[in-house]
Amino acid sequence: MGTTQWLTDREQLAWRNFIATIPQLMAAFEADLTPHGLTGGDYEVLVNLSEAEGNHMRMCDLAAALHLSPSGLTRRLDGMVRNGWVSRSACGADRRVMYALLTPAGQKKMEAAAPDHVASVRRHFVEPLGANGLKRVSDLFEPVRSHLEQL
Amino acid sequence: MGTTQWLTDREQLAWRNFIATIPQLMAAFEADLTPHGLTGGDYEVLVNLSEAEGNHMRMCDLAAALHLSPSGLTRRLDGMVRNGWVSRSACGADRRVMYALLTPAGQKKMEAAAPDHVASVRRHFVEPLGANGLKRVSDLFEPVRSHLEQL
DNA sequence: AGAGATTAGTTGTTCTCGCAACTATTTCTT
DNA sequence: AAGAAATAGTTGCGAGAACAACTAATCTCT
Repeated sequence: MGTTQWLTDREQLAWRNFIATIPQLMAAFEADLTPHGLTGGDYEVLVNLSEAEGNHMRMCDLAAALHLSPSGLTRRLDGMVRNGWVSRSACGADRRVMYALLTPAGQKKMEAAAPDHVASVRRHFVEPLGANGLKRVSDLFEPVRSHLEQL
Repeated sequence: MGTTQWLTDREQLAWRNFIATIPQLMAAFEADLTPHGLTGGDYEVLVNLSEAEGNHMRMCDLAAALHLSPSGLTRRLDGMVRNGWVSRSACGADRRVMYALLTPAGQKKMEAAAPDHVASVRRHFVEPLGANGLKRVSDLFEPVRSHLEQL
């Protein structure tokens, strides 16, 4: 048609409200982690490592999992190493790779923070959404998600 | 109960997928604006000003609309003023306030970028979601939103 | 086996943004 | 009307992250 096809006023409002809600949601999760001295980014690192085989991951795999650039991950890990939550260890098989390894202190840190984080997710997201709302949202987002994967 | 009440495995997966999708979505919108030399933040400023009475807003109102800190807005505007898209103008009635004013060049910039942005939203979000999916998502998010407002 | 391409990770630089501190102006209190 | 409190905006500083350039190691192709 050539002309731009926009949304109806009500749809546009809905869209804007939705997209404005996301950052607030993220900020709320961050806020509930700060009492533990953790950022949201730190927490994600801990969770990923704790779920990995041997509690360690290659830097590049971890960066991919976190949607973080290589340099971004290097710097984020710098801080966490300084705090003693993770350590770096070389790989015997491939001397290019560095493993990020969860330390016992990091494990403890995550276990201490996890219940609060879960409670935060429940309070700010799951409960307002309702029991089956979460499932419906995830179903609705599946096409959006798979479309983005094709980039 | 005392024990942490977590989500089922399927719900947890859904939740994680959802929260991982958002940053990708934002990145896609940003990417479709860069050919115009605009960041997503710049675009939001232009849209807000273009919809305001007299194409101008007080800094603090604009900051609130964008969920941006005062200093953050000051710096963002610095760049846009340098590009000639907005200008600052004093308020006669209250000499504390500065108005951010959309310039004709800024207006043109926004009008040039808008169709591409709209197309991007349609392509990455509206179409994958389906015609009524958008409405359902916004309905589902309304409780989340109103809960967050109470902070 | 050896040259070139690919992959992993770090460092220098730059950008964006928030917090705290500060100035300037207005509004509230009494 | 004067002092106190609140509000608007800017600036110094530091954290977080991306991009480009770089080193080092591995893989591929002939």
